[in-house]
Amino acid sequence: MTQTLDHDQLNDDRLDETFAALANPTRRAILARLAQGEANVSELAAPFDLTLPAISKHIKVLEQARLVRRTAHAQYRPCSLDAARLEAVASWVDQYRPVWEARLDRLDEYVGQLQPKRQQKKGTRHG
Amino acid sequence: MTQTLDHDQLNDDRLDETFAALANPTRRAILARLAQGEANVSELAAPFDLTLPAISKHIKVLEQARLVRRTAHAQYRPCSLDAARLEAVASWVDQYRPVWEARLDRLDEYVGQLQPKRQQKKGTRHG
DNA sequence: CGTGTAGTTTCCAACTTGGTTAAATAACTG
DNA sequence: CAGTTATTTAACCAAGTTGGAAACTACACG
Repeated sequence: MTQTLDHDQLNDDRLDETFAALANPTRRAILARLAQGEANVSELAAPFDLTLPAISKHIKVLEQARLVRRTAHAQYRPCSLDAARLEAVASWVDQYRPVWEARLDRLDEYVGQLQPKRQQKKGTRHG
Repeated sequence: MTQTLDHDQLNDDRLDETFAALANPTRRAILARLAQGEANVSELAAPFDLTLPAISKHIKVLEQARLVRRTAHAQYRPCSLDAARLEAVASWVDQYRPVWEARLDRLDEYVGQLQPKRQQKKGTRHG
């Protein structure tokens, strides 16, 4: 019966930290920037109307949530994306895929009823 | 150049709220429960060592984040999952899929080097 | 050595969160 | 109507977050 949501398997005790880190537009923007490649703190700070300490703290949050990794070259602390945690988020949300696919199927059916000629995209079920 | 991360297109001004709502294990457990079907507040509260008002507030947070929908039958307020926001989360994180697939590809290559006989699972790329 | 550059830490105010208990509301039941 | 059940609101509290300013650390360059 729990076929659709095998919770134990995908349980991840760091999701609190991860989601909390993602619950901030500045931090998500930093991640988006880092998806294009490494950047140091001042570079990351540039687009924002925030002080450097503020950005530094945001990066610290991302680092503790393991969403970014850092190295050190001279006085620079280049940051890079650590994809593993994002993958964990994807896994978590993927548990719910059947739920929204069901929703889309119902929409499909509805559309199918409106225009009975249209072929209903059935059989794309999850498992 | 922004081919991998088309941010504007997937920009979603409710992600703050959504991620914040997800950044709590009680609330994620409530969602997991609701994935099995509708439940009212007391039913949702049962598994937890929390007072009813505490659960009520959690549900309110989920509702405001539009992760759950509610109706009203008599004095019951049955809740159900609203998949749309979860889909938004999936879309957001999917932007980053190329990043972690790149990571997995490097791992693939590495494994491929260790055991050259092993067939590399290539070509399962996203787009 | 002193100066500039890159970044962090500390301290503080304002606000939010997550929980409690107690009281209020709302709907059914006899 | 009075009582019971389901849930919310109110009042409160401790702890956490987000930001700024100021002070500090760390490195390089001359």
